[in-house]
Amino acid sequence: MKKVLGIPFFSRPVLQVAPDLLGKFLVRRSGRHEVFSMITETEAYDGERDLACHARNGKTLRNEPLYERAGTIYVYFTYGMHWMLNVVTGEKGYPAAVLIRGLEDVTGPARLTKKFDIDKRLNKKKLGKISGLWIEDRGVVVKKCDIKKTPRIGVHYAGIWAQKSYRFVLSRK
DNA sequence: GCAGTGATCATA
DNA sequence: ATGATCACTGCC
Repeated sequence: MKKVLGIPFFSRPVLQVAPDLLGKFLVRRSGRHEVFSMITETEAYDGERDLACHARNGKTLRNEPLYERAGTIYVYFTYGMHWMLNVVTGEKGYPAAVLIRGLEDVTGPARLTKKFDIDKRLNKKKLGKISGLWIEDRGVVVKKCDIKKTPRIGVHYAGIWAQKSYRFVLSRK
């Protein structure tokens, strides 16, 4: 059973969507090539008050996709060489998103965008067959006890927000 | 452990 | 206009 996740899935609060994405499949189709892999690591970024979120200083040219509707793709470039993939969640106008940090066979957020050919072309597009990037439920059951919660990676600057357990990892079994 | 790499944004 | 910063990676 394969079900493409739609707007209702992503319209929920980011702290629900982020753990729920574990065990789902990221699918990329460009041309006649298709790659997919199970999501194993995510992080939540939750609004302007979240000092680790790109929206911490309000809307800017870069973070504008965060304010779009749920299911919008937010891809940004960092460290002069890496692309990061995020999926916007929650109410339109509320800047929150899930960072896809790892897949079953690709650990590392910049490695997975490289392998899946994800870059600025996908920024601001919507998840789905039209953009060529979407997420499927393939029936993998993830038990709550298989999800490990930890602080987010690389957000030391975020004060108290750096401590929060907004990172979700699927423990291998 | 740390260099590489360049867009972005706050500050001025 | 400028400089610090950066949701990272790969090689030392």
